[in-house]
Parts: sequence; C-alpha cells; structure tokens
Amino acid sequence: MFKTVQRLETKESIDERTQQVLRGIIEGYITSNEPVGSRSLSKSLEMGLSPATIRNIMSDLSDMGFLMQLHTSAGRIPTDKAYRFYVDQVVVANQLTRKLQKRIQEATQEGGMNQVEDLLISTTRLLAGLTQFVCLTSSPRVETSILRRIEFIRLSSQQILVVLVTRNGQVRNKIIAATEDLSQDFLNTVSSFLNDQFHNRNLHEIRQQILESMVEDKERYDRLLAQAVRLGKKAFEVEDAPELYIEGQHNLIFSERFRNLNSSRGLMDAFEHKSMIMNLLDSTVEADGIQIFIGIENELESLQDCTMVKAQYSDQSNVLGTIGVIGPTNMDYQTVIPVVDFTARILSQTITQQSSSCD
Amino acid sequence: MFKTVQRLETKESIDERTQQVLRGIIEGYITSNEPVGSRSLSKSLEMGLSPATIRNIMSDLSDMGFLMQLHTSAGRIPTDKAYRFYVDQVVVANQLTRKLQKRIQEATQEGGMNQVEDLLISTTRLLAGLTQFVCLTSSPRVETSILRRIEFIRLSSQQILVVLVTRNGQVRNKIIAATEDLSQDFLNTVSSFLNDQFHNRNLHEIRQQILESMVEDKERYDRLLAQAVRLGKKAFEVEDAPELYIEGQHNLIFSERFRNLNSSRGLMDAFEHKSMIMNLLDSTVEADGIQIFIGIENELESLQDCTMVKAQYSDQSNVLGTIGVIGPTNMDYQTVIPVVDFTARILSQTITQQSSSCD
DNA sequence: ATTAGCACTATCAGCTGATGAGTGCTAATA
DNA sequence: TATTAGCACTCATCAGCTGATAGTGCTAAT
Repeated sequence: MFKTVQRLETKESIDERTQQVLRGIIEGYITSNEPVGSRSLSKSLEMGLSPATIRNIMSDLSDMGFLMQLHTSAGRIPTDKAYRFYVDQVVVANQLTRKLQKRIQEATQEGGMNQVEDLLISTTRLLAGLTQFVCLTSSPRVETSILRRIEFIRLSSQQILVVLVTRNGQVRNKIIAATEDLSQDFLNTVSSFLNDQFHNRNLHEIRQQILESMVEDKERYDRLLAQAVRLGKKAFEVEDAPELYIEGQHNLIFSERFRNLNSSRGLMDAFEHKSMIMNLLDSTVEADGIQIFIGIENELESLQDCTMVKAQYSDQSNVLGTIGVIGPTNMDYQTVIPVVDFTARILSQTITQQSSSCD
Repeated sequence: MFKTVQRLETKESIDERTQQVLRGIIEGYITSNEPVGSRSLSKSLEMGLSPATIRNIMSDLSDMGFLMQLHTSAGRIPTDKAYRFYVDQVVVANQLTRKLQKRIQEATQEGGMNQVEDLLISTTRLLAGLTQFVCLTSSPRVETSILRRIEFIRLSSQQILVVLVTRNGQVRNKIIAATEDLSQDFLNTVSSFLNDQFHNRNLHEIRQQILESMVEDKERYDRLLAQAVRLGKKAFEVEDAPELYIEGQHNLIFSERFRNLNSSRGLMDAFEHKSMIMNLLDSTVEADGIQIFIGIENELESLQDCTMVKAQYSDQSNVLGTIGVIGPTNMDYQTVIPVVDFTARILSQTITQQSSSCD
C-alpha cells in the first residue's frame, strides 16, 4: 500500500519559451479540466507561435517527463513532475482577496465557540466549503498540552468526574471509578493540591512525576497525598490519540473537479481508518510553513491521484496540529495555497488569544 | 419540498392466493433487487401456477395499485402500498439470531464509554454497519434532562468553566465570562448551593425557577444568592438543540442496495441540514414502539424513494431520543425491523443502568 | 378457471461508420 | 536554421442499427 516516494526534483534548466508553454498547459488544464491541445494553446498563449511549433515544444516536454497523453489523439495533460515545477517555480505567494480574508476571519470568530473542538470543526468545515475539496484537521495532542486546571466532581459514591482544562482551551471529561467514597470537600482539596503542584506543566511531565511519586515510600504519605496521587494517576490517563476532523467528503463524489479521480472509493475507505490518515497528516517533512504533496509524492496509494496541501497551526510556543486539504492534482494552486496558509495562521492566532487569556 | 402524506391504507381484502403471489413478488424483489417476471415467479412460488395465470393475477394487483412496471417488458416491482401491506400483514416480529443479539450487546458495552455521547456514536456506527444503510441517532434533549450535578471552575479572573452533568450521564462544558473576579472557594459554595436547590429537577424547570427568582425583590439577596442566581442563569442557558449523529452515509453511494435510488445526491445534501433531519427523526406519530415510513409516506421529498425505520430509546421514565435507519424501500424488513428494535432496547437498557447508578 | 400460443415491446450488448480533435512527420519557407 | 503549412494517421466518441432476451397482453383452446 505504501510506496516511499520523496519530493520530485525539478532541477533541469528549461529555456524561457518552453517554460511559458508548460505553464500555459498547466494553467489551461487547471481551468478547463480537459487535456489541452496544440491548436487551442497556440491561441490562448498569444505568443505568436503556430500550433506546429507548440507541438514540437510539447513533444520535448513529453520527453522530459512533464507531459503525458491519455491517448494518442487527446491533447496533453501535466504530470506530477510538471505540477511540482509549477508550484516551486511559478506560483508566487499571491495575496488573498480582502473579501476572502474577511470571510475566513469571521468564520473563525463566530460566537459561542469557547471550546477548541468547536473552533476546529467549524474551521475544517469552512475550508472544505471554500475549496470544495476534502479538508482534514488534527486536534492538539493532549499529551503535550499544558495543564490549566484539573477538578474532581463527585457524582456518586462510586463515580467521580474528572474535568481537565488545558492552556489552549481544550476541555476533557472523564468518569473514573472511586475506590472509596470521597466527599466533595475532600475532592476540592485534592484538586487544589494538584493544581498547585502541576500548574503550567504539560500532561506528559505530570504523568511522569506521578509515576515517580508512586514508587517512593508510601509510608510517608498522608491521606491527602495518597489520594492525590491515586486520583491524579487515573485522571491524567487520557487517551493520547488526537481527534481527526474530516469535512467535505461528499465533494469526492459530487464535485466536478474530482471527476477524473478513479480511486474515490479507496479514499473514502481510507478516511475510515482515522489513525492512518492521522499519521499522514501529522508526519512532517519540513519544520513549518505550508507543505504540498503532489500525486505520487503521497505515501498512501489511494492518494496518488491527489494533491494534499497542509499547514501546521500553533500557539505562542508549540506546534499544535495540522490542517490540510486534499484535492485533485490539477487544483488551483494559486488560490488554494494561500487559503490554507491564511486559515492556519488565523487558527493559530485565535487559539493563541484563547490560551493567553489565563492569569 | 414537503408533501403531507400520511400512512398508506391497506384495508382492501385480497384473496389468499393473490396475497401469496404479492408476497412472492415483494420477497423476490427484496432478495434480487431486480423486477420479477411471471415466469421466474411461477417457478419460485411452487404453487403449480403457470406463468400465464401469474400474469393475470399480476395484472389484477397492478390495477389495485400494488405493483408497477418500469417499462413494458420489465417485470414488476412492488409499490409503496405493497410494502405497507407487507409490513402490516406479513412481517411478523421474528427473533434475531443469538449471534446478532450478542454482537449488538457487546458493541454497546464496549469499555471506556462512560459518556452518553460515545455510546450513541458507537451504537449509530454499529447499526449502520449491520444494515449497510444510513443510520441516524438523536441525543437526549438537555432541556428535559434531570440535573445530577453542576460545578463551576475558575479558569481565570474573567473566565469560569461550567460543568453540567445530567442524570443519564451527559456532560456539558461551557465557558462563561465572569463579571467580577470570584474565588474558587466562593464558586464551590455557589455550586453546592445550586446542587442542593435543584437536585433532581429537570433543566427546564430549573431555568424557570431562576427567572422567577430574578424578578423578586433583589434587596433581600445576600451576595451568595445573588451570584448563584446570576451564574445559574448563564450556566443553564445551554443550547437546547440535541445532537444528531449520522453514520454510513457512504453506503448511499457505494452500497449496491441503493443502486436504483436516483436522489442520493439530494439525500446527502439533506443530511447537511441537521435541524431538518432532526425534526424528521424526532417527529413522532405513535407513542412508542417501532415506526416505519415507506417511500411517499416520508414528508421529505428526497426521502421518498427510501424507507425509514426508527425506534425511540428511553431511560426508566422518559423518552430520550430516537435511533433509525434509512434504506431502500425494498430493504429486508424481516431482519431490519427487529435489528432496529433490539438496538433501541439495548440502548435504553444501557442508559438506564448508567443513570440508576446515582445515589 | 386455467393455460398455451403468439404478437408486441423495451432494453441491452455489440457492431458500424462518421466526426472531430489531436498528433507526428516532411517539405517548404523566411 | 528555426518556423510553419500540409497531410496522413490515430483514437475516442457518438448516433444509429442489429439481434437476442425477457417480459407483457390478448385470444382461443382446454
């Protein structure tokens, strides 16, 4: 299922005119979604080249591996290598229209979203809507999140609800079984002890330290400490797997742009295996900024007709997660790239605001 | 978009032999998903009737509105009226296999599901998987839920986290803005005051009572009471809209059984409008038990090629929500009906267990 | 009342030839 | 020498035709 393909190379030097033709073909195919032929290209390029000349150039480009034909008489379409060239050499980070910027900003600042989950879901939905592709977002790992507050709530003699709030506003609820009946007052004492103890530490560190405490001589513990350690251990055993939000799957089926994608079924099925998709999304090659995987550059086989454009979002100090879209390889890179980029920035900004509103 | 169609009538008396033929056609179409012709039916029925005789009977049934033809030479398929007849007169509540029962029970009792949300999601997914249809579930209305516990957690000088736990184990988190800086100790006092005051009342009643308190003479309030009312008001302003869980949408596209459905696109789009689907699901004609809407009996136009089978689930005293599947009209009623029924029962049972584990 | 026989009809798969878009090659041209 | 016009060729698509198939409705015979 996996092939190990890295980034395609585009070091070859191609002369200016040939580049222009290649660019013309790529953009033509992006806008029309139809193979482009020499005649129509000769017109649209307005370089005063006859179809025959174009054909010669096209033939060269085919030899170099930038173009291919679906059948003898069908015009040419760009290869993945051509898109890589296009993205690396041609696409310049052009600005989004103010209108689009506004729309993204407004959507992420909609009222009532005091929780990170809601923010992520609505952002994912927004991006799927804007691009008409499939959009994926991974939530921050609780593991590396910084504790803001932990609280225990007595539900019954056997059940205690743990509420865990992280710096960036994630709230986790978990019901744990009580080994003995603890009063709410006592639980409050435990909570404030743990809050003092672990303020501004991340969950991973906290768990480590609790485990260390446990091996220490238990005789020395008073009741409070003993219970704090015991409850804390259970409370911080949150599942580490980040959430994965997927929106716009129906675009795979209904959007015209995905028309010549033969593995939409395979992709749909792949989306059911969240952990696999998760790895794909969170595996990072470059440190930051936007990342683009074109066609066969994708490890996952059913993704090899598609391009994935993704960007990480973060708070003031840490990378939190990734947001990305999956579209056809002939997507409109000129807009998709800045849209994903801008959305990730806004997302970072919003989350940073939230987490900095602590005391 | 909506037609007001009620339940189809099947009062006409049809003689025994004709009924058998009708039944044969319906079951033939259910198993083969192909129009059934007189010749093949003559064989499979084993009633010693020649194709010609069958044809005469079929002709009668067509006149009565039980059968129709897609084209002149295509064999016949049952109408919605025929399925209604089939469901009302023929299908007897047959038992599920032990194996299937086990499977449903195990799935709902999977570990780590201490919260209702998880239970509902996994049940929805299970039912979608079992039937290969689309499965919808509505979560309990918070509005009518009974308060088990409310707690305030100070996040910062401006932010307070409200945690609200209902009898049946739903946990709701909400961050509210603080008008003044309140200590955690003070918040604890407020919590326990509210918990005493509103123990075992439903959220609707609670909200009413808070509003009443507010119009009373405020001079008489001490600080505690004043804050309790103020925080309580904000805390109990939860959005009333229940969640809607949808699973198995991809079956609409990929499942063979949905093949001759022409409005799968329309249905997919309809699922985006959750509130509309919600109404559909929660609108109840009969008091309890299982409900079946066949074809044009469905109000929603894009559903009129489908059958919806739904059942309510409840705790010991109240109806909480609905679980249902949407499949082709020629679904295998003999198994789908008991599967939905049994799943709803198990769901009720599990939730009842949870809510009765309070003290 | 049932059935055999026959004419009729719609769909489907497979074939056909026409059309058109596009290429590659070659020879003429600026 | 680079460009271009011209021409033969290829292939996908589409409409139209064909026979085979599976079904019906009707009528006359049983």
